[in-house]
Amino acid sequence: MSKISEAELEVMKVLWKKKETTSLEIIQEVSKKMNWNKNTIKTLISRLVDKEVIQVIKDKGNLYLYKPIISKKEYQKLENQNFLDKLYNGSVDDMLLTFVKSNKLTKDDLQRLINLIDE
Amino acid sequence: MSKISEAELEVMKVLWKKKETTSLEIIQEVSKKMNWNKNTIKTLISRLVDKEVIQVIKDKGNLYLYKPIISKKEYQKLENQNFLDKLYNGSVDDMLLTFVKSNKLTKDDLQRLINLIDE
DNA sequence: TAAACAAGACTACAAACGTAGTCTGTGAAT
DNA sequence: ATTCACAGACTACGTTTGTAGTCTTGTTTA
Repeated sequence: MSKISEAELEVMKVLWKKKETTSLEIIQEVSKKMNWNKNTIKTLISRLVDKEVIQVIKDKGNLYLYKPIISKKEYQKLENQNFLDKLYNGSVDDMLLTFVKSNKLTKDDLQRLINLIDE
Repeated sequence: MSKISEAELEVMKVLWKKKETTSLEIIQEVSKKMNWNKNTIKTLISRLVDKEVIQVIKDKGNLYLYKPIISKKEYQKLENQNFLDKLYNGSVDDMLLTFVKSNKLTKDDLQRLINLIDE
């Protein structure tokens, strides 16, 4: 799968939330966070279509619906692995240690997660 | 700090390991993993200098020593945060859950980490 | 039916990036 | 002293990205 750029990711976030929607709604949603021109967002949508990470469904006239081809979970999984490989040589342990050392992760967090797994 | 690109990161990894070294050694080390032209690696070094993430120390004649300005730990810390914000809205918990669900992280890993923290 | 509006298509352009070639100057070898 | 090899500087060029303007065409409305 081609890489999703940082700006394009903002569009994907909307798509993942809405499942399937119009460009208008994408523009409205993205605009809540980003101060981008409409055309900028339209360009991002087109590029995502070209990259085949979203799909276009004909609606009526020149209206289309857009829908993610890759799910958020899948994407996160891919990116988790990339991140791990890129900075920690693939070692989850090393990564977690860094989180702990920078106080982004505490014993309580870990304990809570363990309990969650037990269920 | 300016962003370190993926290719540039390969140079940084050598720098972080060697602490301070010559372009020759950087080229040799990077070449163990990447099949890049010498000039490509030299370009990456220059760009890192421009970005002020590595420092140049005059050695003799036209020889220089290169040395990281940002440490690996610092960089990892920054990237951890970016990663979290980018994909998990800043929530470590969400991220860990995804790791667990894709079997990249087990209860044992977590338990081991807790023990480690206790020491 | 003509005008206005909006969606999607197409075009644009600078900065960053991946990748590498050429020029210049200096220390080493003959 | 001349030549050689290599380090660093400078140049190059296609692609991706961020960012947005213009064109075309179908839809709505007066």
